[in-house]
Amino acid sequence: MAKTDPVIIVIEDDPSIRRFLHTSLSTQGFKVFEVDTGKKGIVEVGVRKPDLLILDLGLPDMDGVDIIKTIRSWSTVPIIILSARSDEQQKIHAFDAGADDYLTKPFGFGELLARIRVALRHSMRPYEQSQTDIFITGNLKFDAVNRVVCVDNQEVHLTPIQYRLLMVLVKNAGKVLTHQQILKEVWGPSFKENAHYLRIYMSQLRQKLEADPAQPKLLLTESGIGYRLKVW
Amino acid sequence: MAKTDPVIIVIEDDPSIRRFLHTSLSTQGFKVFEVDTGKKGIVEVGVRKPDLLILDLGLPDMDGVDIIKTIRSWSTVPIIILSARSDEQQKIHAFDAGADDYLTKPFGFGELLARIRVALRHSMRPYEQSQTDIFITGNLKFDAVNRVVCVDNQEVHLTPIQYRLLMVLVKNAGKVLTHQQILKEVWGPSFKENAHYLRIYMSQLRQKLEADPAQPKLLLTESGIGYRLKVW
DNA sequence: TGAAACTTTGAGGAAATAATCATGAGTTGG
DNA sequence: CCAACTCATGATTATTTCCTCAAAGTTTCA
Repeated sequence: MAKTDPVIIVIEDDPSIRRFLHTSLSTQGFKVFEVDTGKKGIVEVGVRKPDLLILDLGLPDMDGVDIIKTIRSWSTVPIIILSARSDEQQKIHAFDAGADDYLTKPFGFGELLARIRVALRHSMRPYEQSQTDIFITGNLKFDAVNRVVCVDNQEVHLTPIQYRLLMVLVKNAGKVLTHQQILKEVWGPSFKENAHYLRIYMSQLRQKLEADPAQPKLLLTESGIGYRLKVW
Repeated sequence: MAKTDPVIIVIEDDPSIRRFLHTSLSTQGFKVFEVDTGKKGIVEVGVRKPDLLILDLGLPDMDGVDIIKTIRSWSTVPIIILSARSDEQQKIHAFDAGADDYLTKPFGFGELLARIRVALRHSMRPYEQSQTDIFITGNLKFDAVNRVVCVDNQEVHLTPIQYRLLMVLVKNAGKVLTHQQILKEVWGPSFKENAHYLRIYMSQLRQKLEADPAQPKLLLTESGIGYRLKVW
């Protein structure tokens, strides 16, 4: 299976809910990581680079709204709030701090799943201008919904980092991206200097995607600047 | 103030709720249009090109989910659902048809506003990124967003210094720039004396951009002064 | 726990770009 | 006409940036 499961981090102090979410979401094809405090959660988001975050507002160690603000200061990952409290002021504060959705306990699991799908749909908007979640250029097909990449309609397996790297390029197809921009998106803000990683993974992507990796037609080098995904 | 109010269309058959939304949203700085049937609503969306759509699922003339699907077939406008029914299956169907949010009546107006802000935030993001900043003169196209330069619509590759040099000229298109001004901008303040470099790189640019590099039509020499990019 | 998959590190050589050197062509004024 | 000047450009060297391979470290999962 070349498909990479979307990564979800659950920040929730109640063990039973945490366990429930973990098992339920796992069976639905998500890769789930769970933590029980806000501090750990913030670190985990920085490390795992999740596709989505589920956050309980009522954590013991930190104020929920502060957690949102902290994460929002460096990440645009979709955040879905779970809360025992349904009071309107708290909802509004959470939304304005950067939350994308808000569910009050108890909630239906089906509804949560549907809202997760909506959030994931949103986070891949940039290249959705052409109405589909599938990006095609030349003989490359990038299917963001199923997380499948094809060359000549043949599935190609990509590792997580390879996939993220290609996604960043696809999101900005046609634009020249600097090394720093790419490193920040794929590895995180603290990796801005390691242009080396980028070269290696670009090389790997070329091996997998280009007909002739030595003569890239798709993943173009902009010497002294960065890289660019060519659009046709 | 040049900023135009976001346009919201409300599709709702209950006159009292419609009136309430109209007046409340108007005072919050939105331009509101209202209709009472699905068919009218679909037409209205096509005509008004709103920034957001508020849709009651329980309309008399059409199924709410079908309305969503119809609109989604040609538009990505954010859709917030209002519904008297809170049953989970309906929510899921609405989300998967393309709805972005779902509120059950009765709802708090503050929460609706917050969710509207979230939805607008989402739809804004792509727009902010793709500000086109393209300069065209004669057969030269300078695309600062994608960092691409074209002559006769054909891509021309420029090295970093060549690109910076052209950018300085484009920024001051039509004006005469002294050697020193250009050197300071491209190489930095300590290179003011090396007018030499400038000649070499101007020559390179002409080779790449001019039809006849010996008879420049674009990159003009102002003898004894500096250079000038001709605008048409 | 051991094997497989993946990521990070390191190093050599290739390629692209920049800086320097060198030459000739046009222009101006005496 | 010939200096003295500015300008254009080709050739050469130096430097930076880039690609790839291979090995070591890490994580993941059965």
